[in-house]
Amino acid sequence: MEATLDVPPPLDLARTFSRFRTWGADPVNRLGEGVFRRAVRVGGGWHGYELRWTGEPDAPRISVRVPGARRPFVLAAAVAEARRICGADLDLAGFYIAAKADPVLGDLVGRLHGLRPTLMPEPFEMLVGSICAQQVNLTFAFSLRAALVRRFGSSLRVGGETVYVFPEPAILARARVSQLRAMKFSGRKAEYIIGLARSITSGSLDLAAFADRSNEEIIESLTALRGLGRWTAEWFLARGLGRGDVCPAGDLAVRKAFEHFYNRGRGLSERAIRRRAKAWGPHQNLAVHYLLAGQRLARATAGGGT
DNA sequence: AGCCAGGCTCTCG
DNA sequence: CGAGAGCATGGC
Repeated sequence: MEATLDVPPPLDLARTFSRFRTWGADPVNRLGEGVFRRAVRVGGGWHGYELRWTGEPDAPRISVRVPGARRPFVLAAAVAEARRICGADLDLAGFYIAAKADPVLGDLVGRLHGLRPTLMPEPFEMLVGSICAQQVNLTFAFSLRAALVRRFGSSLRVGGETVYVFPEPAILARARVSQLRAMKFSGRKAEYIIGLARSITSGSLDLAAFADRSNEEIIESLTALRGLGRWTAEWFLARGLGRGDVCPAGDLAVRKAFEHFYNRGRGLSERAIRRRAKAWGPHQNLAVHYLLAGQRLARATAGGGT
């Protein structure tokens, strides 16, 4: 079955999806030329789907195909997930208007026209990915995550490619620290991941219930768990739930981006960053994504190499 | 060779 | 409380 994905322009999918290859391959989110493949949860099972795009950012044509599906609700689930991955429901137009008041953002929205954050539809996957990324460089974080997925996740075939399903909490709840240590996880990361999986399988943590809770309530619930701090919780709000009024100001790359664009490369406190971000109100999440992408843009042109 | 990576916990003062 | 050590590995 197949459907077209209706997203308010602009949407530059090549740029939006580039994060799935910038730091290495991602066996769960498989990016090809003009095509993205992933598996969506429907009831108790998983269905692989393909998202294809053509056209310019101001008039993108996007299709979602679920090979072998025969029931409409399976296609509907894939379409709904694809919309999240594209960041379709974020208020890009509102952000672009607000950005005009800020010279830095005003410039970046021109150079990154159509960029949207990719919202991660599976909360457990998002949190484990964040634990992988704590403290280490992102290339290494991606390799850790990929190894975890290949070892504990199941796989299916979509359009001639293998797509992995991120390991379920029930699987990782039974994993051993020693197994993860052998895969180059630190003992801490291994404990955090297994502990998180167990708090989900035991029922003490209900990630699905977060949808209608406030940012502060969610931060409080997540940081009560061992291994999840404010950084992880704020990225979860931003990239997992798509909350607009969030700025992960403690993030090293975010801090460097703020220092680069707003303080001539000189140091800025986390407080100062939060203060500035707060003025962007509901557009903080998008602003942060544009600053990070802008920083990568600057590095790519200046560095020449990496 | 040594320092840094898109943190977090634990321990001290 | 706030500061500081320890974690563990890969890349430059």
